[in-house]
Amino acid sequence: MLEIQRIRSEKELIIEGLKKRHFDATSIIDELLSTDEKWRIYKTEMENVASQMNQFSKEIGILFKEGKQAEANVLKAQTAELKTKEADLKERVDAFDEQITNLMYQLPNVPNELVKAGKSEEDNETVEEHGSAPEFGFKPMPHWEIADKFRLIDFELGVKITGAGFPIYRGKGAKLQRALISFFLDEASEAGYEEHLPPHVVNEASGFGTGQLPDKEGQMYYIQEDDLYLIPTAEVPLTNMYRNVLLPNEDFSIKITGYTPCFRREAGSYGKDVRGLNRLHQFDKVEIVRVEHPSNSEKALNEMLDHVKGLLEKLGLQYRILRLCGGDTGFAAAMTYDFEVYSAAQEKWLEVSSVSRFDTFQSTRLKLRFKNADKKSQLCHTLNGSALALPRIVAALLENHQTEDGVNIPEVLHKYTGFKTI
RNA sequence: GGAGAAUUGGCAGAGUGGUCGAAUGCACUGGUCUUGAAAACCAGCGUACCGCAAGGUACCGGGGGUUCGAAUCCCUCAUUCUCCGCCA
Repeated sequence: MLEIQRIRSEKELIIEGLKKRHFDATSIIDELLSTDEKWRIYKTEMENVASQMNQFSKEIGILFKEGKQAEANVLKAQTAELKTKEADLKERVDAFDEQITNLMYQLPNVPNELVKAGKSEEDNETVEEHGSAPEFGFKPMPHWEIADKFRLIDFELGVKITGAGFPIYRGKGAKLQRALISFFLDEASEAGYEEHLPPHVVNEASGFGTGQLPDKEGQMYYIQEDDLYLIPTAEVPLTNMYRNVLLPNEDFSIKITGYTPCFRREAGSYGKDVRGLNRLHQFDKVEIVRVEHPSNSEKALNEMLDHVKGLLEKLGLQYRILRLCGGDTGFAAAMTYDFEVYSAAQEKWLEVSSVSRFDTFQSTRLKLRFKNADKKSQLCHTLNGSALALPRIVAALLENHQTEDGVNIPEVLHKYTGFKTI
């Protein structure tokens, strides 16, 4: 959510910025500002009435104490009138309030100055590319065939017990999964991120805090009986730990990590894009999250990018980094870098990480602030990134490191897997 | 799941219908004193919104209600604790 103060003072800049998303904010902002103006007028009026009522109440109390019943009753009668007036004003103020909130929820974050205008993924810029595609002396298999051949992942069995998009990993497939999680968590710990194991379901307030609600409601699994949501990413519980938090000073840099399964309904997805591990309803991911002083968030973002690069290099995967264009940048993000690994057998790029800075967009909703040098509370910046999401990493590892009779496991994983080849 | 008790400022803890945004203590900040420190003393010390300001409004777990007036009474939800039941 953007800050209303910012919309009041930087209207034009915001409208200009949002154009990079091909989002025309003019009418929303105009309506917002005029509603905000009315809200303030009525609110001031309401508070004046409330103030007078409070005054009368005090006087009535004093009169009663002095035994002046008659005079007190006169004042009581007068208050009744004010009360109706106040109730009426409150109703209007509340209505404006709700209208403002609804409008605010419609405004996405303003893209960072580095972000180029663009409509879709075709306009994303490739900023870096590392490694090269492996050479095979044979026709490489797609990962679902490898998984089948070596009994690593059973997609059909998952369908039987749950449904499509819920594969069962087994044998070396399951162990590889566990190895990757441990490897990613250890790497994150080494980089200074404190490990957490958060709940995998969250309440509604948390969904709003990080911005999944209200705009992505249909993407989350919802448990009606308890009014809880299955998390689509560890970002939700991890970042919401800092909901309604006021950090005592400006000397902070919070780095946290956690592994969770992620649940996504992915309604409407079908076809070859969802083949194998390419898109699942449940998958594993290690997330890194940071809460930073505004002046440090650029540095933090770069550190996160370096961290993810390191992981991919240690796994020996060819990858590229894209800076998403305005139109492809998520609703809440100011800037997002996607990491994609090359899938040798599918001959396409697979997204394995998304690293974003949100500036104050999440902290506004979260009410996540710190005391600055002037003892004023100021909004923190939040960032997060996948480090990493497993399924497509597994797909790329199987495909890119396959040999004629098996798969080579990258050396960094040996101590976790206990085997070097599949 | 059943029964009971509780929820007040950073912490502890008063307050059961009126001038209470809330006593007191601790913690914290500034000052006096001191060679320095401690102690003592003085002062300050929650958050948010509106306003140039003066000031105003709201907040005593959340929401709703009664009343001229609610931290205080009522309803409801949540959480915590105790006991019982169930259980990995």
